[in-house]
Amino acid sequence: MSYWLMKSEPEEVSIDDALAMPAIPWFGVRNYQARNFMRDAMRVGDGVLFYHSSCAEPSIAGVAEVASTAYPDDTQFDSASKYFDAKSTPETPRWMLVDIKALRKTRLLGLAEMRTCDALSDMLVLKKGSRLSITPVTSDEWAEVMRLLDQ
DNA sequence: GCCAACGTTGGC
DNA sequence: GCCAACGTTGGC
Repeated sequence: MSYWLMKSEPEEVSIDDALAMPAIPWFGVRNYQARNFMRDAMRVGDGVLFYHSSCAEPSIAGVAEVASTAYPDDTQFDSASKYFDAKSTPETPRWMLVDIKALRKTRLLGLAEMRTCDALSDMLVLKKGSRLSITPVTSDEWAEVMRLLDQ
């Protein structure tokens, strides 16, 4: 069992949006490293920190889990979508995704608070210049975040 | 809106 | 395959 942090812009898909659905396809990832995590490393049942990015309060906003293995992201074939990729074909899809099942909304755990915690000092999302929208989280970091969320 | 960081593109 | 130019991300 592995753990992940996954960024979503709440104006596009918030934790509330995700909770309103049985599961949500994590569409729109257009970075190879993030894609490879979904395609190669994620397993059904892996833990996910649902993170709100590019918003007033960038923060962990909920807990979710991986709910499917990887399959092609349909938005890459949709010319009307902002995620359209003209170089991708259904025969050899470039972008894959997994379904994510939101489990619960949490209090907002912001970056500043996370930075005050020594146990989280190596979290990739806290690194300067970190832009990767999906990052692995260690089991120790996961446990610490769960502890903080309960406070 | 600024800008640092970093990924991608394309000429050579 | 190098690397400069360019585009994007995302916190601030």
